[in-house]
Amino acid sequence: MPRSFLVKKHFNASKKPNYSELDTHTVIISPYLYESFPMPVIPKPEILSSGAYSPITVWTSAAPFNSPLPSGLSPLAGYSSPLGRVSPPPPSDTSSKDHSGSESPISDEEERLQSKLSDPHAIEAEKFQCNLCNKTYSTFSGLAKHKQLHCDAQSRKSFSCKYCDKEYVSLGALKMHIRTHTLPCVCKICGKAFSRPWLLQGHIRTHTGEKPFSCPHCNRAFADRSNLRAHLQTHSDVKKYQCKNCSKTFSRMSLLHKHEESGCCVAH
DNA sequence: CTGGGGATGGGGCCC
DNA sequence: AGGGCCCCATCCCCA
Repeated sequence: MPRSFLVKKHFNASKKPNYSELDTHTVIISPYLYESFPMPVIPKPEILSSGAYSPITVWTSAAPFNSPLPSGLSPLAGYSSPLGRVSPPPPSDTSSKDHSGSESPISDEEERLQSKLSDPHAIEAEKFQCNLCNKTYSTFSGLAKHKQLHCDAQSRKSFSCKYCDKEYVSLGALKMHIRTHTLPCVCKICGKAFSRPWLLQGHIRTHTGEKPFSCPHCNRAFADRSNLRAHLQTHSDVKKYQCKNCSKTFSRMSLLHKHEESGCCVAH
């Protein structure tokens, strides 16, 4: 399972925003970063060729993406992972699947009629209004049914990337993802492109040799905090990742995976 | 083969 | 809304 746990996979009502809204601009790290690291002239790399940065149309339809989600309609609400992080809705989510398009067997008018027939208070003036489409209903149950079957389901937007098949529950997440395709942050030294400025900053450290993260135990320095964290595990008697079968612990998840794949589970 | 370091990707959170 | 940072994860390489 990749880390893209916000990726929606099974919603069918994908909508795609106006790509012009998502246009990103190439980011060049300020030249002062290179002043202390003189480099010879670097030939223009392939990735910087005009072809590599030719405009690409990403979105396929002009859905009204500038309209925010209705208040109180958080696509992420209710999906919390064991780690306390937000997780995607389960693939088996049928709420959108059951409601693709206008195939509902019950029309709005029928809904209202049924509400009136089944509710003695329906005779009163219609006073329950949908805050999404402004339709009014005489009973709360009628409104609730309408929202469950129509408006709420229709508001559950998904944001699709045209570069790949990924879909996201928010435009912000999609914008972030788009950067992984456009790679707007380019290293002036070697021409390598990155999706985000801080990734580029980390890469530049590989050129400058800067290692701002030091191990308090052995004073070994690292350019990346994550690598320091992994290194700290090597100082720990009890490693973070433990084999369920033999209880052997490992400093890295990848090492545990290797261990499991090597046949521990078979041997024990 | 195993363990560890280096480099990088990517989503979330906070400001 | 966007940038910066955090955290997790993965791949590659080497001793």
